[in-house]
Amino acid sequence: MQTQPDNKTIYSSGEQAILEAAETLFADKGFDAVSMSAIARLANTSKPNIYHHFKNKNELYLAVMKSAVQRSSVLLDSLEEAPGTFRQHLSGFSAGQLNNILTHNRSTQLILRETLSGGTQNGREIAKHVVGEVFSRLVAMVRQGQQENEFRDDIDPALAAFMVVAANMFFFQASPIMKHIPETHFTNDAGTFSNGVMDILFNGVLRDGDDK
Amino acid sequence: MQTQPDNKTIYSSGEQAILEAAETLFADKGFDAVSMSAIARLANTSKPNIYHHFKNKNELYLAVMKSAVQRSSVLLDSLEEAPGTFRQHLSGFSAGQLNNILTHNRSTQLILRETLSGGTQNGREIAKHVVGEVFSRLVAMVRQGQQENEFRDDIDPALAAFMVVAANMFFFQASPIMKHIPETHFTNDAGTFSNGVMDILFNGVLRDGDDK
DNA sequence: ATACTAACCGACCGTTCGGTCAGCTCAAGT
DNA sequence: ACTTGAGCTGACCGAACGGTCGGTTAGTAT
Repeated sequence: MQTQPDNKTIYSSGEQAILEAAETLFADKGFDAVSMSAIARLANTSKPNIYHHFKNKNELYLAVMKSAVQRSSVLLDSLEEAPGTFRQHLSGFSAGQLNNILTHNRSTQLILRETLSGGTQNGREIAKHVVGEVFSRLVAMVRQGQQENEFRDDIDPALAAFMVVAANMFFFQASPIMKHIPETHFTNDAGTFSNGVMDILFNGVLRDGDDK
Repeated sequence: MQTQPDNKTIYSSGEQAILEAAETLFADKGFDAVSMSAIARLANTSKPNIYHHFKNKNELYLAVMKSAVQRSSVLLDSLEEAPGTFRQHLSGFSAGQLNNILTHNRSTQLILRETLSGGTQNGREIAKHVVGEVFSRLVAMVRQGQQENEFRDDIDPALAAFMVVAANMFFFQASPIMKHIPETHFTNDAGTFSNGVMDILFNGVLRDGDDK
C-alpha cells in the first residue's frame, strides 16, 4: 500500500480484491458480523495475507470506508456550474445525488450503517464528512436561490437542504421494505421519485388560493 | 413468559430486566456485536438464566423487537380523530410521530437498524410492519385531504406521506452527526423542526407568483 | 549466483462466542 | 411434611473469533 503525493491512496491488485470483498461483506452484514476468514475466502486469499496488507480488522474497515468515500464524492462536481434557474440547479443536484447513492449502494449502506452504530468514533467522522459535504452544497444553493428572489426568504435554507437529503437517503434505505407496501408506485423509478419530491418541495401540497 | 388471550405478552420482573438490558445493547451496538454474557452482566443475572427464559439469542432479539414495537405503536391512536383541517391533522400526526420516535429512541434505533441489515428475515418483517402502519395512516390522511379539495389532487399521496416519514426518520437518525454541522439550528428543537418541515411541505419553497 | 523483499500460506495461539448441564433455592400446593 | 416447579447459577463444551508464527514462493536488483 502506497500513498501518492496527491493524497489518493493506491492499492495493488491483491489489496483491491481484499478491499472489495470486505466492502461487500461489511456493507450488508456490518462490522461485527463479518469474520476475517470470510473476507479471505471471498477475496480468494488467506487470512494471514490480509494481515500482511492491513494492520488489523479495524484498519481494514477504515480503509474500506476511505476508498468508498473516494469513489462516492466524484460525481457531484460536474453539476455545480451550469446555466438555468436555481430550481433547475437544485433538481439536478438532487437527482444526481440520488443516482450517485444508488450506483454506489454498497458504499452508501456502509455510511448509513455508520450513522447508527455506537461504534468507532473514526467511522462516524467519515460519515459526517460525507453527508456534510453534499449538505452544505445544497444549503449554499438554496441560499443563492433566496438572494435571487427565486425562493421564499422566510424558510431555513438548512431545513430545505435537509429535506432533500432526507428524501434521497430514506428512499435508498427504506426501498427494500417499501417495495412490499402496495401504495407506493414510485420505488422502482428513481427519476419519477425525484421529480415528485422536487415538485412537492417547490410548490407544496396545498391547493393554490389557500391561506399561507 | 405467558401469553394472555388479548395477544399482549407479559413478562416477569426478571425477564423484564433481561429484555431492557438486551434492548439497550442491541440498539446501540447491533445484534452481532452484543454477547449474551454482556446482556447477563447488564441485567444483573447469569447467562444460563437468560436461556432459562429465552430459547436462544435470536428469539431474545425477536422478543426485544416485539416489545419495542408494542410500546411504540400506542401513542398514535389518540391523534386519529379530532376536529380541524387536514393540514392540522397532518401536522399533528407528524409531530406526534416524531415525538414518539424521540421518546422511544432505543426502539427506533432497533427498527432503523433492521432496515439496513441483510440479516434475519423475521426482523425485517417487523420493521416493515411498523413503518408500514404509520405510513398507510398518513397516506389515508393525504387522500382525504385531496377529496376535500384541501390538497392538490395531482400529487401522489404516497409520496407526500413518504416525505413526512423520511423527514422524521432522518431527523432522528442523522441528528447525532448533524449536531456538528454548523448550519443546522433546528437539530435541538423537534418542535420548530416539525413546523418548518410542514411549512415547506404545505407551501413549498418557491416564492408566490412563480409558474407552477 | 546471491541477497533481499513483497506477497502469500498452513498451522496454531489465547480468548470469547452461543449454548448446555447438573444442581441449588425457595415459595406455593397438597 | 413433602413434592413440585420456576428462577437461578458455576462449571463446562465445541466452535469460531482476531491475530501470530515460521516458512515458502516469485520477482528484482546487484
